[in-house]
Amino acid sequence: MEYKQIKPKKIYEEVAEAIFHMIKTGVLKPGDKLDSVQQLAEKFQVGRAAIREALTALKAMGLIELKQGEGTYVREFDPMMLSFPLSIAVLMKKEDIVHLLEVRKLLEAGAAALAAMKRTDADLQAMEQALREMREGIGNEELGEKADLAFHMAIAVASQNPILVSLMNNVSEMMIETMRETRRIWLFSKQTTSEKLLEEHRKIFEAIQEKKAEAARQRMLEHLANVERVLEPYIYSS
Amino acid sequence: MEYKQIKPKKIYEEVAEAIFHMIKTGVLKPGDKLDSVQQLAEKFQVGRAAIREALTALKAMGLIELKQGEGTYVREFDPMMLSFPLSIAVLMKKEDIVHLLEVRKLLEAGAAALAAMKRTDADLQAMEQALREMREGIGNEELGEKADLAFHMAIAVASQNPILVSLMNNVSEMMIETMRETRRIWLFSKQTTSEKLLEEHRKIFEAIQEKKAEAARQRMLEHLANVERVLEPYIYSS
DNA sequence: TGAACAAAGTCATCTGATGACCTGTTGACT
DNA sequence: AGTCAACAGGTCATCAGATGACTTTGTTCA
Repeated sequence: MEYKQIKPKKIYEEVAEAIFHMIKTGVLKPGDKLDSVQQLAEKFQVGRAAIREALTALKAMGLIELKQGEGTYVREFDPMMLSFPLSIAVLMKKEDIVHLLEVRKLLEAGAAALAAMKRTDADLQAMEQALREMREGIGNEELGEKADLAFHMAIAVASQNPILVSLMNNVSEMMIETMRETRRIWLFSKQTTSEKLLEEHRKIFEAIQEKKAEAARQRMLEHLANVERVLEPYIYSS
Repeated sequence: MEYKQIKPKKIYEEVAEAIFHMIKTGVLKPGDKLDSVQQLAEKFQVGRAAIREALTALKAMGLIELKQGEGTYVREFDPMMLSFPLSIAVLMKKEDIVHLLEVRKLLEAGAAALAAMKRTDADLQAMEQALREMREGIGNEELGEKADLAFHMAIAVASQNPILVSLMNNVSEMMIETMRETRRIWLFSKQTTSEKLLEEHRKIFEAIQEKKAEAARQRMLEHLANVERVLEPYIYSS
């Protein structure tokens, strides 16, 4: 027998919802200062602790900002800020990496295609810079890795889509986090083939430069397939 | 001479971090019960309020669960749960919709391709069911809309990638939320062309059924391009 | 004028008290 | 034996008062 679950809402949840609703409906705009905890407690007719917990939750959601000695402010909304609770990355299991890689392929391939259509000259320069650093960083794990990431992010930026940028940021972060242990293996394997990877990057760059969307997409996919091949032994091992 | 310890971090943040770290390193596993607020306060040598705020924050991040009268538990990690703070959807501006649509195209196209490769028979049945409902729902806004969404989600599920599913869920939610006002226009426009849309869906379905990944991708892209065309006047209006 | 100081406002934190709620146990009633 | 009301213990939820820390701003004094 199924009975409808009744769950009395906690006060701080109601308060949080109320404030959230005010932000949502524009009663409170980004930058606005909220009433003091004291005042809010009086207005809502609840204790200050309840208010604080509500504010803490909203802060954890990134909606407001608490400044000691100053007050509470509604945060400016930045679509770039779009992010998963980074928390989860850590809790990811090996099986999830495979899925994460798939998603990454989708995003990066799409980003490359979009970049080919929309890239500005400044974007190209950023990519070239990353390529240069990569070339110089051959043999240097740390440097090479950074340049690699910079190149991929430059492509994301060139797509002119902030949401895509933030998504890729998150996916990258999660992968780095989840594969922290693999890092050594990965870097080592990569080093042995860094010339090849550099060449792949260069080809992607050229496609974007020449505004060949489909080519950029394909080359990115090939590149990621190669990267995956390097990681494969590890991912499917345990 | 004693100098005051500068602590840029609030106590409850430190506590939250400490507990987070314990979860991350596996000291606390999903399902585990934490010590009572009382005990934690003693162990960390801080007030109970600080503990509560830390727990509230962690709860907002979806990491733990507070059960009144029972205790605090580490939540089971579900990659499906992967989600943005849905909050942001509401704060999205018109310009962001364009970016959101782009991302949606990437995800759905990728999902369609993956689905073509990995779909099970059960997945196909779910899609067929959605198509049936769509056919029956022609002329009925509410029904048609639901079936439409069901079809797209069935494809996502068929990709066998939970992360992708959750991403698409989020993107869909955001779009629905952001375009709530447009809903009427959208539904109306759609109704006039619902036969055509149904046909597009059917073609996507066939490609997936026949395991033709690239075809599925292309048809999905075309489909979304058409949808976009319907929305275009509104999106770029204001 | 300008630098040190004082005051007010606000968040951060602690503490003790009280209420609400869940679980398990006990014991009486059927 | 089975049922269930009542109770006890543990725990979260919430309140209220007090204190500390920090920021801003106004005020005093050299």
